[in-house]
Amino acid sequence: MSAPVLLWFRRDLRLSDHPALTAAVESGRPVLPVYVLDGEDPDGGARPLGGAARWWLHGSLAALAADLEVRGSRLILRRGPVLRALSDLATEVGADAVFWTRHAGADEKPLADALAACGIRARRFRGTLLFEPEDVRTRQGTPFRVFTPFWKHLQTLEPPARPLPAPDRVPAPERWPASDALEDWALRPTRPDWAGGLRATWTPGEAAAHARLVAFLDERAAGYAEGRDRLAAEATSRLSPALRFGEISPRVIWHAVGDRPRDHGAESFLREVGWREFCHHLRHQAPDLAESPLQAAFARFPWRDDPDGLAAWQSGRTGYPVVDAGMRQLWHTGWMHNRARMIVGSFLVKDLLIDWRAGERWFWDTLVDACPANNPAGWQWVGGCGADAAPFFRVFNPVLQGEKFDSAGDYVRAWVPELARLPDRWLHRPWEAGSLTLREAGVRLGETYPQPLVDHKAARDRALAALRVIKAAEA
DNA sequence: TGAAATGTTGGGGCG
DNA sequence: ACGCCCCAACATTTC
Repeated sequence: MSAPVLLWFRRDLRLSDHPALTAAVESGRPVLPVYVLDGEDPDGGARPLGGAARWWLHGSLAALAADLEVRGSRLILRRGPVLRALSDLATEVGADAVFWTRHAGADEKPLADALAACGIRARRFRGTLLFEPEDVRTRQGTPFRVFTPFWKHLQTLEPPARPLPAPDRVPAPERWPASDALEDWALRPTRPDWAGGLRATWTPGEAAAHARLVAFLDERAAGYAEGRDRLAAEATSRLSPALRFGEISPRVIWHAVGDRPRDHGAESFLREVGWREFCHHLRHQAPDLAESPLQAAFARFPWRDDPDGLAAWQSGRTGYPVVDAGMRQLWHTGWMHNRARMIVGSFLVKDLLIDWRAGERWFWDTLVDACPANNPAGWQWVGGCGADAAPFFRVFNPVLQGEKFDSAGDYVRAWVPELARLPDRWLHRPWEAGSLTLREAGVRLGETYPQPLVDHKAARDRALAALRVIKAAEA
């Protein structure tokens, strides 16, 4: 029997539209699928997964293993470091090649070279993006720094190829090597088990991801352009964690949209997939996106050190209802509506004047879709220091944002139940309600619900003053 | 993928 | 009938 090949799964936890897997199967050799648990995954930038992402990973790996078993294969689980895990496994089974899907971000060449030094050939395949970063350049040959021209340019390129089907069978080796037990990795919380809200909200895995895409396109895509900003509307696709873990490929989404009649809602949805693409291309250019502001002047921004303010924000007790609703949705479900992400981000960075990196780290730990490209790029956008960023002086007013995007109050009432009985008129500004109104709603400010942590107008002025500090230093 | 401050316009109330 | 003021509605500028 010919030497087997290793198929190293990373953030591509699927069988359909998986070029590396398809190539491994078509090589005619036995295939050993392996996942390596490793904080040093070059893909993760030496950054251990956050708690919510670990929970998701458990479900996704379990689903992938089951899908492989249906095809006569298995998923081998090993602990890192990656180089040692892969070279050990290759030695055990006599493999001389490892196939994987490349990912924008860290340089994978050192790993490929180190494997080659052990006599193992690395073959890398596309699969995480619609377009590879080196194929998307301005006329000057530089990467795009502004989204709209980037997105327009993508439309002029050769469209992504049709997705590949999942292989019917994945050829197994004669003998299977040892594997860790998924349970032993303890990816899911036990004491305390905080994952109840996640279980109630999500089903990880490729099949569920495809089902969510179909449901979205059939039921909600047409209303997406109008509904996507409404906080309580459930108008979005909720595909972000599936894209994060590669349970679904962006090519599948691209063609699923393209195969339908032209539809304004679906087009604007595809644009969001374009933002993902943009963020990954940015991280390809700037691997330390989570640490270094793309606009260098912001390295000197006078952020405040405010542990109490940060804790109030994290726990959803800022006294601004729409901010607290978003933060509690995040804590409870591992996900937050995109509009709410902008609102809470603006509040942390501009109202509290806390470094965007503190927010990025909190999201990294609590979001099931926490992605090393999207998360820091989004925070740099919010912080005004990124590419194509919201200018720092664009300060969201949390009251107006609440009244505009949660006008009926359903979002706040769902996540901040202690305010549920307030009339719409006061729901987003309870501190302006009269004492009788508050009493009738069972609200005691400062007791059942916090007083606002800051006065928004004063906080806004403070943020603009801080911005002038770095602008003055720039000049 | 803002908001606030400031400027402009035009209708209506009123002396 | 006229000028004046108020202010809502909208536009522009600024942060």
